[in-house]
Amino acid sequence: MRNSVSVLQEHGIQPSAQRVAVADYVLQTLEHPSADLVWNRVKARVPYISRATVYNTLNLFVEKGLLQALALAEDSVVFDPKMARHHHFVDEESGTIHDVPWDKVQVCNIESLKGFEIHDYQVVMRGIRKGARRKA
Amino acid sequence: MRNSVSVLQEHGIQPSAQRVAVADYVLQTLEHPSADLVWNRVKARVPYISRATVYNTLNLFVEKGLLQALALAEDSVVFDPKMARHHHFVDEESGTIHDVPWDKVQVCNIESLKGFEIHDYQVVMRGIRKGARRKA
DNA sequence: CAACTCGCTAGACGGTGTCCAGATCGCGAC
DNA sequence: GTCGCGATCTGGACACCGTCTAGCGAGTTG
Repeated sequence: MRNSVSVLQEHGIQPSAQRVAVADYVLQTLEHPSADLVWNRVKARVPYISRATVYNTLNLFVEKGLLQALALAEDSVVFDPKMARHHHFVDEESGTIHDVPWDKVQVCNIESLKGFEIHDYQVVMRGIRKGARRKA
Repeated sequence: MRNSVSVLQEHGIQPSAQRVAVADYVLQTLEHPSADLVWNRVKARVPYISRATVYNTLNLFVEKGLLQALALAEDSVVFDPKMARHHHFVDEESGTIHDVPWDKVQVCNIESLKGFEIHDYQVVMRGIRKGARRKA
């Protein structure tokens, strides 16, 4: 993992202790955490951090292009540090979200859609992860 | 969608006055309303309906296959009476959601994904609607 | 009529996300 | 060092979304 401090500075963010603590966790996680989960994970290492700071920090990271905010689950927004284009699979049983590499699925004819200026798109899949239990 | 009463009955739902009032609006709308918007729309015609009833009714409709619940916007779940497969375009300025016909866009190789049992999928696009001189 | 079922109502409740006033921190100037 | 100031953090209040529950009323059955 790269030094969180320099990553923040490269994006024009003052690297305070709280921001670095949030970055250390959220920039390398794969678990697509909600804001409150981020709070809990960070509190384990920095117990004095407040909820409002975590929310503010996450919004700042999204604004500065360090994170994506995803509205896939019904209950809450989750965060994804993978900024390269990719798709998402949502496990309907557990709610777990998995990244699907961009080149595993192709989307065709999307350029020919009239009347829409498309800035971004992705395929959202829902179903059940196979082998999630029996295979380690 | 003229006779809401028969539609409800065909899906095994007792057609109470409140349920018919909700159905009359939500089964023919294109505006992808949130639950609270449904409440306001229906209240305009049936002022005595309660919020809990609208929420219960919407969930019942989803359960019985009359509606889809979509988690596309960041703030709340919205409902869509179009049950045929289709894609969605989200206007980043207004938050408006537009349906995109299934055959306008093709998704390839999705069947060959290993490790996932895919029950459903769609393409979610974000951008700006062209030629829409909005500001409702 | 009583007892039962079903749907509706109003309000309480828990969770998520934002906002605000005040405290604190970091840092340059003196 | 310490003064001052803007940036940051804190804890709590707040608003909103969605669910739950107790109670009420209408219809049905015996």
